[in-house]
Amino acid sequence: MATTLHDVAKLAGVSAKTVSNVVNDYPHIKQATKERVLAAIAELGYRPNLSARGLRSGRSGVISLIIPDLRNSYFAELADAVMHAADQLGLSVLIELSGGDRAREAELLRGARLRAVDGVLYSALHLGDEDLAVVEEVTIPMVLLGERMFNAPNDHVTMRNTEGARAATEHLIALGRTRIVAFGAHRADIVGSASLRLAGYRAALEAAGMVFDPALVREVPVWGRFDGAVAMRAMLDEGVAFDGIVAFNDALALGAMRVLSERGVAMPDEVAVIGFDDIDEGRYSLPSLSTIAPGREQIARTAVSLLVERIAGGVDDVPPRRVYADFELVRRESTASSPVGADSPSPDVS
Amino acid sequence: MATTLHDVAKLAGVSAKTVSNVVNDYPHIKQATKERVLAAIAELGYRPNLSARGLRSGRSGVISLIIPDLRNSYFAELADAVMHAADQLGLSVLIELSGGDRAREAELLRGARLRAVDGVLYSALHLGDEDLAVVEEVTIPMVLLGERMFNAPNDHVTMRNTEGARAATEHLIALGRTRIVAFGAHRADIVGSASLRLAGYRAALEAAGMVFDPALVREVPVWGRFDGAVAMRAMLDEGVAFDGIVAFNDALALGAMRVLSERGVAMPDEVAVIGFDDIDEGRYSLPSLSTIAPGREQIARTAVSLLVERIAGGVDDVPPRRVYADFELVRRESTASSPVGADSPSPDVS
DNA sequence: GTGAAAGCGCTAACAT
DNA sequence: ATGTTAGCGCTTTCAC
Repeated sequence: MATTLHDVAKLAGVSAKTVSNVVNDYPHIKQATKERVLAAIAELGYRPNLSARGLRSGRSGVISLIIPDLRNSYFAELADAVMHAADQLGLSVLIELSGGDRAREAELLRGARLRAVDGVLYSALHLGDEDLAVVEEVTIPMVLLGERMFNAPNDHVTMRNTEGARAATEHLIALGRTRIVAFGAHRADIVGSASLRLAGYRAALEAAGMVFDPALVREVPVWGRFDGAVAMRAMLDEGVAFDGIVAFNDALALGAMRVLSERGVAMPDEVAVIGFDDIDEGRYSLPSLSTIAPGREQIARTAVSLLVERIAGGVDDVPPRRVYADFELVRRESTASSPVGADSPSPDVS
Repeated sequence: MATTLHDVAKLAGVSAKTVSNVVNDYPHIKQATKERVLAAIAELGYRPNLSARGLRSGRSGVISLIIPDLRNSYFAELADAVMHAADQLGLSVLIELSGGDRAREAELLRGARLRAVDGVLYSALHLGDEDLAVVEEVTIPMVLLGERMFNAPNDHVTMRNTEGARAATEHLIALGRTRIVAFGAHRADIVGSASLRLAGYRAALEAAGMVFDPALVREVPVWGRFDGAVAMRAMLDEGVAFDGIVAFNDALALGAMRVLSERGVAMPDEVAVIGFDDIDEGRYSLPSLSTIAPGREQIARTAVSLLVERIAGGVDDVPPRRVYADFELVRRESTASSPVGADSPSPDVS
């Protein structure tokens, strides 16, 4: 049997309540008492039973992070950032994977696990504003991440998708590119990252007085490397002419670049490429990949903070907050203005 | 206030125990009773309080997975596999990140969180057999992952490192390569993946009657892309001649390949490269990366199963088990025997 | 500044 | 096949 509060209390010659006070850093304790208790704790190797604490206090010190999967670098890096942010605030993170499955995205929101955690960070791929009923059933504090369900009654942290895509497109335009592909569109979507990014792309063209050519908008239903490779192969086979690509995420860009290299298309000379997400891999691809960095750390920190505020209470009448993290245009070789050769500088390695 | 077992019991006209039985799928319940209870549960939207259950039963249904970080694809993919395996068995996973920090690796083992979970899957980078004391203090079931602490009194799941490295090296030898680099050695280590893989490399050379040249053993203290790039740059600058690379993981290989491409070294013609881990990224690099796939799913499934067995008890007198997952040599372009050009086949995309 | 009593929601053990 | 009793280890409330 593990040692309990009472064992410590007995050894220290105080009541259980006092031990509890010490463990929880309750301010008004005599120094001598505190030391005696601390000594007893050390001697017995006491560690609190979190289930008991959770039962009594209604707090578990654990938050859930619901994301599609961890094989996708974007989410893995996001999860990493969230865990660090949570750790700073003394919280543990229970990750749950929806697998990008719509039914499971809803199911996880109803699951018993959500009774065991203090709050949820939720990033959906499929659930949308038509599923608000499911979202509203969630009784614990929840903060939404990403570009879905903007009408939900929850705090929401996301990036400036449209502005980011616009900056990416303008970057290519500034390079003198005139036939720029919007790579990764989801035609059916009217919300979500894909449509926001497409809007940014169009805004950039328009501001530059360039014509919008639908043939340059490429659908790619799933944003993975493989999907990007397949879509690029199809595009080349169709013979569409282009000199720039705004890929809606880095994985798509990397998949496309793989095919371009295979076919002997020079980057950035013949085709300049820019992605979205700033995943680590883009620093080491050849050419290294220019991208829109979404402010991952800021998103993670903000989301956890908002959630903690909701958990702590006292903001119950504060309406849902929307936070837009700052993005940054990261210039690498895939959009460098001078050609890349054997003597080119190494990719940035900050 | 959330609804409790008693609310359900009252509504269904049964005792709390019966509701508990239903919730826990206890076999001997009259069909009619069960249905009444289920209806009441549905009506009230009852979901069990996991803290209370955990307190009473001593089980939380949560296991910890302690790994260095999630920015590293190997660990992200491992975590993903572990979570799926755990999910199959109805367990949730709480991930804790050691950050590759030695002190934190030890600290997490003592942390209070370990009182709240039923078991731990532990993958250390730094803790070794000299730290067995810390490991032995862990009072809950623990299964070790990876190549450290083989002398700990715990079940241990790992891959056949030496055999894998030997197979990788033999693959290059079969290609006719004679100056093969062992990339990623840790000279100080006498245990751990680095030394096991180096041993496999040497065994392959020896079996082929080739001389071991220490100049071809390259130290790379950290196994990241960046580190691989830096080490390869240094090696090329030194003018060491080589025609093959056995990289001790894929990230190192990818970093090295990036530099080789930069310098105009043709792969696999001038230098054939093979890695370790089979991370997704290797399928899309140029050239796509041959690798030793470590049997990630098998490792994850086995580790979770062993842990569950220990948690269930009844195997207390079973001595520590060692499980070696099967590896597989994955041939891709970086070790293809024919040159890669614009018409080369696409990488495998299974 | 510290203690005593109560009870969070659940299930183990036993009774029926 | 179902009910009763007790108590897991902690924190809350309130008393001192």
